[in-house]
Amino acid sequence: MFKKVLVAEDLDSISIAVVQVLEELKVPVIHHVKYCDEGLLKVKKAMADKEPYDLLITDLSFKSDHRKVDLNTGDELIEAINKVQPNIKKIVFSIEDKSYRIKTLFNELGINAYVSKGRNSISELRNAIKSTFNNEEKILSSDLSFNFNDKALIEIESYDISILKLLSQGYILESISKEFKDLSITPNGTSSIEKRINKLKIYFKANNNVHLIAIAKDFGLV
Amino acid sequence: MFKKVLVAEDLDSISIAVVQVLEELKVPVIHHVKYCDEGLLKVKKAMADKEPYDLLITDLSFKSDHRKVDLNTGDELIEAINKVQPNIKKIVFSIEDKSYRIKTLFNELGINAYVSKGRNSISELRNAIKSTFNNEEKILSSDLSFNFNDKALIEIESYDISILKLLSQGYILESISKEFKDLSITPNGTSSIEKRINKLKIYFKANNNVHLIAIAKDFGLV
DNA sequence: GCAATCCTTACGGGAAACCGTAAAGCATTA
DNA sequence: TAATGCTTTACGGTTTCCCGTAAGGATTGC
Repeated sequence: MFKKVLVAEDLDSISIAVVQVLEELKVPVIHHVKYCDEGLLKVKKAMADKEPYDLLITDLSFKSDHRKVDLNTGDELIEAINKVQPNIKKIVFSIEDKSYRIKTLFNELGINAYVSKGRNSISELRNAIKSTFNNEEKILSSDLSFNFNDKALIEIESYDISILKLLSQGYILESISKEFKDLSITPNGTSSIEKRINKLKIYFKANNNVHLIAIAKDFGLV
Repeated sequence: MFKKVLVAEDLDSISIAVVQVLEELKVPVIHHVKYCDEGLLKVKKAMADKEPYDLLITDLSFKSDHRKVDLNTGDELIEAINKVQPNIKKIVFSIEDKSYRIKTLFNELGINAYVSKGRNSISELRNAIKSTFNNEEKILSSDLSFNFNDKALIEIESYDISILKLLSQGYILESISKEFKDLSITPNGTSSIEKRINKLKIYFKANNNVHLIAIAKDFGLV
């Protein structure tokens, strides 16, 4: 079993259960941080001390409070850790259940397992830890089981996200076009942007822009 | 201390910690449900058996799964329980931190305490349980402490929420007007609804409807 | 009972979204 | 170089939104 595990989870009510699972599994060294920044520090320190962690279990969303932080989300934490210790095993434990988000985690951040917080997630987590230790790949908790090869959601790329972000900030088409020109993002004609929005509306079955943004918010895309 | 407590929480990772707190506090009977419907059933049964619960601790949001349910949220559960056992003490334990939402819980559903899930929420929860037992009123976990008398968000009433809901579902002005007429909600002229949306846009500093809905989503109003 | 006031609704003009079509730009291929 | 196909952009008409003004109707106060 893993020898040294780092848990990044802000909610104390949840971290208690996660730590319990690790204790059950006889993990000798279990560290727990409530802020992403702390997590990165601990990983760096452990590397420097030649006693690196062999597993990270992290949440995705962290509450913001008075404290000023560099890393706001689990995604950012993983990205930062990948730069200093890319070989660390990574399990994400989050309430998020949107396939778009989760696929990105596997494909772009190289996580080993994703466990969705739910009614039986503790045993799912336990299994995921074991499977990860046995070098299984792309482990997904059973309530999710969507098709990894489904192209549909993958096709929504950062370009679309940029449009949705600006729309949600009250930009009109022309302003988005201008912003894209300033940032050298192409295509940037109002017409092209309009067309792209149209595709998104068809894809998400949205009646109009207002509806589209409401859906995007629900999906956690913006 | 309380003699019989019901916990409604779908995430197993969290309910473990909540039950632990109750055990620490020497509560002799602790029941736990993962669905709101079950919660209501248990309360009714306990009433019929003349052994009613004296405290309910509930989450607000519950994941939906294959199971068909009548009550989808903690709000709905509390509302239903209030009809059969209005005197039961009620603590809400949720991640929600929007003042509008929380005020509504105190003012319209008569909850006794609100504890926001966070980095030290377990001790907050422990304190809230004690305070509730001592008949203190309107207990709020310390990280929230907003002003209860702040009129600002209170002024947004259910009429506004209805408009925002329909907007977020892709309704155009005329459809909203029609819907309101069907439901006998007044005012229902397109012009009045338009004016009301305008007020909301001014209040939330939104540039247009798209922006407004994005903000409303962020505030948890819809 | 009447005026003042507020709330609701109607109307109209201009802006932006919505939606289809056509032209221009650009790469690939022969 | 020319033909072809794809992407991007331009354009125009219709709908909806946006915003100001004003008419109609109910309520309040005197």
